[in-house]
Amino acid sequence: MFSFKIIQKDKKSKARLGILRTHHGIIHTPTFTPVGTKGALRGLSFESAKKYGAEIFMMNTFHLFHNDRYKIIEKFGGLHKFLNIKTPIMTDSGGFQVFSLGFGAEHGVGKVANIFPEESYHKNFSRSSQSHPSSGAGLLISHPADRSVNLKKCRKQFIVFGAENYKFSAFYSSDQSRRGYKACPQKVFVTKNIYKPKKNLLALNKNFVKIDEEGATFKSPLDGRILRLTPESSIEIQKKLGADIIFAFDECTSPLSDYKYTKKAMNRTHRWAERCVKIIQKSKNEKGQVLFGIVQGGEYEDLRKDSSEFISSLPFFGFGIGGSLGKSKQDIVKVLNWTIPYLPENKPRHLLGIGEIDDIFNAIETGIDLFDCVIPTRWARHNTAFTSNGRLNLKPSKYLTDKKPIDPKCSCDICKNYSRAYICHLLREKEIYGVMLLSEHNIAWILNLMREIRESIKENKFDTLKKQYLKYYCHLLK
RNA sequence: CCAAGGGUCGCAUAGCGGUCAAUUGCACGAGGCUGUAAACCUCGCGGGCUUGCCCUACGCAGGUUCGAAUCCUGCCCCUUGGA
Repeated sequence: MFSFKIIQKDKKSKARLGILRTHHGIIHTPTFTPVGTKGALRGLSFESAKKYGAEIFMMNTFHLFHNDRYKIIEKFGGLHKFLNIKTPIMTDSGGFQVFSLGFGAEHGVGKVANIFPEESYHKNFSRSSQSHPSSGAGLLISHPADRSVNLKKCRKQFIVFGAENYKFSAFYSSDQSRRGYKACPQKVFVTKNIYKPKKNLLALNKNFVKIDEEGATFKSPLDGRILRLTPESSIEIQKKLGADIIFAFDECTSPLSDYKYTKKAMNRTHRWAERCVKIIQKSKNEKGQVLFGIVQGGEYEDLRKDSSEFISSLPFFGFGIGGSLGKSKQDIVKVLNWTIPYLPENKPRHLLGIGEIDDIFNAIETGIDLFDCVIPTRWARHNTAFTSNGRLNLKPSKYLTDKKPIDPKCSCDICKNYSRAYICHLLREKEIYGVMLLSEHNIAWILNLMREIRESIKENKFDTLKKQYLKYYCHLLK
């Protein structure tokens, strides 16, 4: 019953039309998979997304695992029953969180979580006032150790990095024309300024991921619990969640990882892939789930080739393309062209986490069938809409008088019924409804784009459609 | 009229002799966001340029001091009690 069939190929590119059959329905590819990490799309219902053409949704193992929620979901009979949707679902394995929660863990961040190298320390701590001691002292910053202390209590003291043993006191030049401070051992200086560490650096400090051959250990960002995921446990959890398509547990490497580390991580991901296959073959598959393997290899041509060939050699139903896709947009196509030629033609290819408009066009052209991305819903929560003329931030007050719909060319219910002015008003007043309207529009907009893309491939006009869109999007390209 | 407490950069707060053009939150403005630690994050937010210095600023007016948002005096307002 589960099958993938290519029904048409674009004559000018590697773009293709396909039909992916699952136990919960048919998916027409290329398609976009809205992401509902914790079992909700955030801001709109699954029903609403379906109305605009969503045929599959993505959820996340890590987020349904960290609080043991998968156990509840299992008791309900799986995600479809728990969420009461009949649409196909895919679950990510948690591999991405190895990266996103523990950036560069293996070569430092995990271990360094409690230590700030001097350089990054200087870079990342700031204060709001500009004035600095005019002489005798270096950069003024609070000490990391102060972070555990009530800032209000310790606000009257500061430490000069690199001169911790000095206290500071006021000095005046003899003609009174200058005021300043100088380092003055053993005198206590009192000031009212606070040197405040940036928020996200504080957050980073609290978390880590450690990766070993067996799997990955997380310190949960939400409650500090220590969590462990392995290929086996990820698959077990995904079996309990019961999605139609599940992903192998991988390690997503960072764009900053070097060749050596990327290769090491890739080979480990390959061994993990074998274990994922093994456990799925060994256990019962009552729900008829299929497994996608994930290609890694970062932005290195030979690694991408190796990874594609290795992952292709295992009995996966389809393939996810993951990991770093390079340091710029241009690299994405390059990496895909190093990857896709080594994947079997007749199996579905899912480009993990990609969803900007130009990237979607470029990826489809290289032969990608499925996408997922948080951008439509996240941008909506961040006041930004997709339009045929590029992205549009609707928060600025100038839109309070704009009677036009979000995108005059869009045919979604939001654009049919509401003005930019109303949505701007809602966003500025922090009414949740504003975010809901934007979320629905963005999802509708991108799903409509995917439909246009499928139609264009059918009519052999994909390149025309691409040019047409990118013409208006060109100012978005970085 | 008496007593007590207050008036700080849009609003609200902190500061109570010198790192004070002044803390923090809100508001405002600009950027960012690609398998969701994300309704979030970063930056800016008196004026001027030569971007580290100048000018104007803590109710108003004086005073003390090398130096006042901070201490003193008077005035004007506000709050709460009392007559």
